[in-house]
Amino acid sequence: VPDFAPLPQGFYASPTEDIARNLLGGVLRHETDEGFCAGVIVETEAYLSAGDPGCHAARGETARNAAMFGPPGTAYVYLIYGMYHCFNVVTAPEGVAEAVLIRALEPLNGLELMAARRGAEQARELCSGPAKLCRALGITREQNLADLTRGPLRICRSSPEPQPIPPSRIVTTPRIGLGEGKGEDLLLRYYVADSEFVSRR
DNA sequence: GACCAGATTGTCT
DNA sequence: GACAATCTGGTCA
Repeated sequence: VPDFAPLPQGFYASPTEDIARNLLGGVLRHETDEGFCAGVIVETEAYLSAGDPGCHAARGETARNAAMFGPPGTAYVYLIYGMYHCFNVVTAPEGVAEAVLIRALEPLNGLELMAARRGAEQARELCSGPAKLCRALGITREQNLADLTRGPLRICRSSPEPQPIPPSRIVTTPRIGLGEGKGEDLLLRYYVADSEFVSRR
């Protein structure tokens, strides 16, 4: 079980779109009393505070989106469609509501536990979607506001000397699942070009 | 593989 | 009361 350094506070000081790209290749890991699971981040989406009607904070702060206004490097987890969760990394300085949605992981550790939680067999199916990966890693609203630089839910480098994913291997597309007028044309989705584990192409 | 209906509930207007 | 940054299982090909 690898245990490389958590991404430090400073990692989250960049512009949100850069963070969304730089998170590709990082490792999201979660330790619970059920066990340990981890996966390599292969797909992300940026949600911005300006000119982005698709952002949950586009109409100001509410009880649900309060985490987005908090400090960068923390978790924003919300319930969607009454039965699924989505996990975001809060970015931008405190008071500025931006975040990166983690949309897919390449399973790395705890595949058996993921499979049990998901009721799926194929590694490719375990974490290939924002709600799938939350189910697989046991992420719920209990993890809302969690500090991702320490603690049981955190984001780490994938190796002691991490190689960033080169721009040539990153595909940029519009975001998934946004209705009309919600910024559906903005190119704020990023995924690793040759990964088998993304939610869709 | 593409397309579609249905699930299910917290949140905001 | 409408809707939501989704997923699953069905049909038809």
